[in-house]
Amino acid sequence: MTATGPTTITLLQTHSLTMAVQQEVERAILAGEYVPGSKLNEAALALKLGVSRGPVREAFRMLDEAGLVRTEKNRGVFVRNIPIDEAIEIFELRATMEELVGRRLAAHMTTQQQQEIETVVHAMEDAVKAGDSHTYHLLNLQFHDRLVEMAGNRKLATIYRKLVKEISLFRRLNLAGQNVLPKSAHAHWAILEAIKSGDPEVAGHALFEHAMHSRDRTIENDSLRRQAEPSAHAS
Amino acid sequence: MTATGPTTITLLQTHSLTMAVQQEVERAILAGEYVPGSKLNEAALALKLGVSRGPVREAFRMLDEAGLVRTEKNRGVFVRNIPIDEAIEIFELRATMEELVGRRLAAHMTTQQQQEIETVVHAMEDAVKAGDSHTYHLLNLQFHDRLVEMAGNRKLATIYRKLVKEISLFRRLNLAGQNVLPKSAHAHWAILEAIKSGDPEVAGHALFEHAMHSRDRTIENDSLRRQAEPSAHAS
DNA sequence: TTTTTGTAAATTGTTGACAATTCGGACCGA
DNA sequence: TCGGTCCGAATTGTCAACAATTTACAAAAA
Repeated sequence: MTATGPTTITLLQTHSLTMAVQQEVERAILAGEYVPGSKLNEAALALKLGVSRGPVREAFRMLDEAGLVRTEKNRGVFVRNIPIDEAIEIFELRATMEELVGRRLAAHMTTQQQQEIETVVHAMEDAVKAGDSHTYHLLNLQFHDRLVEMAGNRKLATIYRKLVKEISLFRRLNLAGQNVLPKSAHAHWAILEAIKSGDPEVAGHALFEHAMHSRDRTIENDSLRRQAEPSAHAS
Repeated sequence: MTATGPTTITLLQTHSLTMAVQQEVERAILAGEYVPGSKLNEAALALKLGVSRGPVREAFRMLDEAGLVRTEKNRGVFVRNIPIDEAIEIFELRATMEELVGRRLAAHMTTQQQQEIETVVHAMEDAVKAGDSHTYHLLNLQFHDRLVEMAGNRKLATIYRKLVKEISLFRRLNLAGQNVLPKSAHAHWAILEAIKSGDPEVAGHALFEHAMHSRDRTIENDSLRRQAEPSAHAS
């Protein structure tokens, strides 16, 4: 028996089967392994993960409350498919939360934190030059997630992350929009500058408008895609 | 068999035992029947509600995800006790959301909706005159809930309500703060006027400041109470 | 007295079985 | 061919039993 240290102990203390299933299914959903709208079979999942149906059902209840799946009584649970209306609502809500982030960071952000963000933006520029849209996408997520974290309001960070997860279920987002690279990371430099200005309203406005811009891009993408392929879209 | 209409059918179609347990436990928690920090016994609850432990456990997972209870592996679930730090965070987040409400209502609120809100504020004035703090409290909740609903962003409304539920778990709020009646409903008339002005920033600012004011009152209440009774407070 | 250790009871974690409902397709009649 | 209805299979809802862990408490050691 090798000395794996407190890692193993902590793991066993905190991770029940339910938690493990919840994390795994959430990961799979966010990774796109289950397409929005598709059905999640209790018994099949339990078999695949090597557990009984109990923990799977408990995990389903958590994912339902988190908005990642939808439960229909006696019919099962389905990966949620966010309609465009709700996606827009989430974008606007997120924009307001980012505004709060900007206000707080303008007042409290340290130079060390600024440097960390600069590193991320530099990496984003590199990704743009290399034409690596996947890396750019991840860095973009990281940029905003770090800012939200630095805002120092844990509840804000928690809900922000839930919104990001939910919005990733908006079908048309993953299909095409993600692959269009911006020409530069200019917008993110501008956000950082706005924060550095120290003016809460300036910084808040910068982040708000940035988020609303991505809302507009999403709406645009959706209407374009809707013209090309007029098909179904449920909740 | 009397014709209870579609009510009964819908009830059976949507209400699994899990849902029923979840609603009942949530109601009991918010009604203060379970004190924050107290333990919820699976078997005892199952017996009391006349179901087996399965649905109770599933309901627990939902309440945990909603932030109303906290689960410790192999130890059980406990009614969450929001610490003052988190309460402040929630207040500030809620303030930002109310700001969004104000902005949207300034642009879209109908005169019919305005009249409905006026009715509520009039009732608040009556409650003040009658010295009925309980009714005033309920009307105050209704005032804000209706505004949030009218803002026309369902996701915003959903999360706002979750925050309100969570914040009601902040112990010291229910104990004393709730019973001090304001001298008038003036602040709420001012909010309505700000919305009527049609200026999104004016309306947003009014609602933001109103929410931040209740944050300040909470902090004040807490520090006063903390002087009188220096005891424990866990998460 | 204080601390530690060991054992039984209580509680939670997990599982498999049974009941209730829905789904899919064969069969039938128009 | 179309529509309905009947049955069996598949799936979900619920329950009770068992396993693992924690808790409570008594006895022993310091």
